[in-house]
Amino acid sequence: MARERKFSKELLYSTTRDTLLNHGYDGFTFGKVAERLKVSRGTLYKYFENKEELITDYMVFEMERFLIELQKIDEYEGFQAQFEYLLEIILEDSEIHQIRGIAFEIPAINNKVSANIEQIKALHQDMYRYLQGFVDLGRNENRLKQTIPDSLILGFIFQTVDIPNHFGVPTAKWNASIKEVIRHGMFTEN
Amino acid sequence: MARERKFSKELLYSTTRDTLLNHGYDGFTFGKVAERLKVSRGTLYKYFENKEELITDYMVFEMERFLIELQKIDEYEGFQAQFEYLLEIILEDSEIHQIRGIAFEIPAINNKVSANIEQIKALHQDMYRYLQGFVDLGRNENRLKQTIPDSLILGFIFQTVDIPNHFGVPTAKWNASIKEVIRHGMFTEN
DNA sequence: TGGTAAAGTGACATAAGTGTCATTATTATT
DNA sequence: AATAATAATGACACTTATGTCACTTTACCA
Repeated sequence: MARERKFSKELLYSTTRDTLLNHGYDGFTFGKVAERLKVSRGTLYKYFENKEELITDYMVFEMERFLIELQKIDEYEGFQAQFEYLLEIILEDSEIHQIRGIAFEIPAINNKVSANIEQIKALHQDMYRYLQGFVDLGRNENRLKQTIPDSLILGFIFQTVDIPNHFGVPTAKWNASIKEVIRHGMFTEN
Repeated sequence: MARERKFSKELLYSTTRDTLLNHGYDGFTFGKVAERLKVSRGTLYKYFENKEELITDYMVFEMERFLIELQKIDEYEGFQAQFEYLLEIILEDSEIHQIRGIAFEIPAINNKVSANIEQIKALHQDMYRYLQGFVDLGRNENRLKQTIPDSLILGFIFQTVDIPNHFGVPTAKWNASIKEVIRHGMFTEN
C-alpha cells in the first residue's frame, strides 16, 4: 500500500546525535540532517514540525534506552560490582552526557515539544533516583569518602568518562586508567 | 580629536566570552553581542570583518592571559606546591577550557583569522609544554601513578574542575572536594 | 567656532534557515 | 492495469543573520 522510507528511525536518530554533537543546538539545522540522510529538507517536515521536535524525540529515545541499561544495576550485588557495571555502560556511549546538557537549551515552542521536555525531565529524575541509590549503597558500605558531596560524586563520574582521548591511548588501558583515577585519584600513596 | 568609545575592550571580550559559552560557535552572532553592548551591529564591523575575527582575537587574548598565570608555576618549588597553584588558577576561571575546544570549529575564512588560529595553536603548545613540565616533575618525585597516561592526567584535571556545581555546594567545600578527588579519588581506603 | 578624526548608525543587498504545500513517485492490493 | 496510501520533492514566502556603506554624532584643538 505504501512506499518505502529512504531512511530508518535508527539512522535518523544517529544522524541527529552526530549533528547535535558537532554543532550543538544552535547549529543544528534540518538542512544538515537532510543532507546526511540524502533526502530533501521538506521530507523531514513530514515527520516533525520543527527541529525542536526531532531533537527532543531523539533525546527521549536515548534517555529511555540508557535508563533500561541503568536499571539493570540492581542485578548486581554490592557497591563494587555496581560501580563496575555503571562505568561499563557509561563508557559505552559516553557522549550521551553532553547531549543531556543540551536539553536545557530547547525552548518549548509547541505542545509536542513541551511534552517531550517534561518527559526528559522525568527520565532525568528517574536516572538520578537510580544513581542516588548507588551512591547511598556506597555510603552504607563505607566505600565512598564521607566528605565528598553526592552531586560531585555523580558529576565526577560523568565528567571523567568524557575526557577526550586525543592522543589515542588504547581503549583498554584508557578505560582501566579512568576507573583507577575515579577510585583512588592520580596521586601515589606517599 | 576623536569620539569616546561606547564599550571597552574588556567589556567586548567578556561579552564575547559569555555569548560563546551560552550559544557556542554556531549560535554566536554579531546581533547578540551588539545588543548586549547596547551598540548597533554595524559598529562591530568597524573593528572586525566577521565573527571569526572577533572570536579568535578574544581567544588569543584569553590564552595569553592564562599563559602568563601558568608560567608563574615555575616560582613554586616541588610538585605539591605546583599542583596547588595549578588548581588555583584553573578553578579561578574554569570555563576557559570549554572555550579552547571551540577553537577547532572555526574556519580560517581570511588571513587575519588564519593568523589568529596559528597563534592559538602555538599558545596551546606553549601551554602543554608547561603542563608537561609539571607532569614530569610529578613523575620524578614519584607523586603521580606511573600507570596513568600523561594525557589523562591533564585531561582529568581540566575536566574535573569543569563539573557543574548544580546543587550550589559552597565554593570552599566544593573546591576542597575537587582537590581531594583528583589526588586520591572518591573511594575510601578499604 | 569651525575643521577633522574617529565612533556610531541604520538602510540596503545578499545569504541562509524555516515552514508550507501542491505535485510527483513508489509500491502493495485488488 | 487501476487504485489507494504513504513517501518524497522542490518551489514559494518568510524570517534571521551577514556584510557594506553613505551619513551622522561626538570631542578635541587650532
